[in-house]
Amino acid sequence: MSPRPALPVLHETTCCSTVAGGELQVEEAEHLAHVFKALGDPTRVRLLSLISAGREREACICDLTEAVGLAQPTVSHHMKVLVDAGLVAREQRGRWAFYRLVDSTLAVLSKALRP
Amino acid sequence: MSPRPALPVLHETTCCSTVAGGELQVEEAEHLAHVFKALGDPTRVRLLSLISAGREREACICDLTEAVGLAQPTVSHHMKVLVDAGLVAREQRGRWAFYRLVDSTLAVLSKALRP
DNA sequence: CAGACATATTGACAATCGTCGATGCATCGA
DNA sequence: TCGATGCATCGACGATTGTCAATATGTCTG
Repeated sequence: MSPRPALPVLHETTCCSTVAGGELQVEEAEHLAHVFKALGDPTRVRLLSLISAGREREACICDLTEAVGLAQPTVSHHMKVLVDAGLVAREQRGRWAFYRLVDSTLAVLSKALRP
Repeated sequence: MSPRPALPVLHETTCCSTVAGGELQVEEAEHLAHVFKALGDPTRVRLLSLISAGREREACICDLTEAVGLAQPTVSHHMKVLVDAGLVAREQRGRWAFYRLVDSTLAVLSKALRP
């Protein structure tokens, strides 16, 4: 449906934006807010932590569905939000869809919040 | 309305939680998501950056209202969301309400996102 | 005290969100 | 090839959100 880049990378114009380090351009703020919004749901935060706690730091939908106790379509929806935000990468292996964190995105956010 | 602590500090149970560093407890995830949700709006991200760019790293509602081009009640609403999340501290000086960033909250978030 | 000023609160509205059941689409094993 | 399995999409629902105009609250000035 919505075209997504093969590698979910932040735009160059927002590669160095920082929340606490001065005035942001409107586009930079919109991009940061889009990623933060994906983090603004407790289930999605848990999903990220479950992925990072999984074997090989990855997890499939079946593992995640059982862990968070929500319906499978709901978990799929949350994973799509995380992928669209560039926080997580999806890889199909046979019948399973495996997800892993995108460390570069986390690093950009972490830097943007540094006081 | 909602009782707020004088100093908006993160709970001790969530002081060291990290998104990418293993499984989070449900309460930790809820707290992190609450703060991230406050960051999940482009206007609020801009407000934070405007505060950090202001003189003495603070700003009043009047400055912010002019800068973001929204109605004054809307800006007041956004500032309340940021205060409730512990991202911003409010101080009344005369007729003006001054806001500044809460560096400790930003530091906790930054650390929680470190890959 | 009266008026001006800065901000907060209220009430309303459309838009978005989180959730689920039902269903569709691949992929694997027999 | 057929059934089972894992996941995505669709459609629907109540709940929440961002926004504003109107109004209330509090503070200074004359």
